[in-house]
Amino acid sequence: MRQTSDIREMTGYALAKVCKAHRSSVGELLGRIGLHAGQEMVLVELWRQDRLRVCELAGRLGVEPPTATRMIQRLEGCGLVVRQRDPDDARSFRVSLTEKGRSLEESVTRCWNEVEEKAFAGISQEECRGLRDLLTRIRNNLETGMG
Amino acid sequence: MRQTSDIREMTGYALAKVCKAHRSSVGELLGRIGLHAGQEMVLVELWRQDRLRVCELAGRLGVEPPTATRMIQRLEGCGLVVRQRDPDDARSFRVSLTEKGRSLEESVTRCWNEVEEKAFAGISQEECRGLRDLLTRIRNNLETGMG
DNA sequence: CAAAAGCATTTAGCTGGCTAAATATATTAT
DNA sequence: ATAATATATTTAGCCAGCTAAATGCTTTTG
Repeated sequence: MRQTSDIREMTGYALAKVCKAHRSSVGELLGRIGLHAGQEMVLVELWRQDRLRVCELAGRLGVEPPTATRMIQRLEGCGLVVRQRDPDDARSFRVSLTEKGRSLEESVTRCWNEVEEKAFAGISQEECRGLRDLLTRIRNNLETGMG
Repeated sequence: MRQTSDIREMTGYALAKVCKAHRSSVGELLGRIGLHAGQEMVLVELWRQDRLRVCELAGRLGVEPPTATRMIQRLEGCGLVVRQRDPDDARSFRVSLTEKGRSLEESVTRCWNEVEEKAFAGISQEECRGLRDLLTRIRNNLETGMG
């Protein structure tokens, strides 16, 4: 059994605390280039593949459509992305990077790398790989059978 | 070097995704007992030690004081906690659990245990312990030298 | 071909997070 | 004692998340 009466002893609790620290660290660095924590994820997806629909973006980000809509509106307000009607489906919009949005890739990656360096200092490549594998398994466990 | 040009390959990225899934899973179960994700953390701290000041609570939760203030206001609105002036310091409030707040411990713990079971299915006690150790080291890395 | 069902997006309103700034009390230094 | 500084809390306003519900277009069905 994995039952515990103290939430603070659970592995999920440790996970949540680490994640908060990570997001906070990334957020601080992103703030210097005018982004809020979470916004860079939209850019990450668009750097990989441009002209995504709002719902595709929401799916890849793992957020609900209304969340994606508002993030896109704000990123559009900052001039990082543009929305264009989909010629094949009048319901959809295609979200594309602007030159300004594309140009942020390097600095955002630098922010993430900096946090990565700090977070995993003193942790071997071996341990990191094992960790990533474990995290993948956990994520699969959590995401199967819902959403 | 740990440098990568693709954020999606970073361990921190895997961490963030797992954490989102975890919070989402916990949040779904908490919703059934009338709580939002994150609110249970306030209760966790108060179950451990009651009559904490707002700033102590913020410190233990790892959030800023204004965030703690509003969470407490809402929990007070739900009748789960009460604020009482600190007799020794007129600036401070002491936050205490109500009977209703105290009574939630069992069901909140059940929610977390349920997610724990699901998240770590097929993962040994050994692996879990190693994971917790690693997460502790990462958290220490991230939290030293800031906030 | 018209009605029904489904899908993409948005709006409204709630919550947890943040920073900056205001308020009030304590403490410390002069 | 008074002034300056520090601390505790709150307010206002921003952002990322969510759900429920509205809108408008597509597709399917009868």
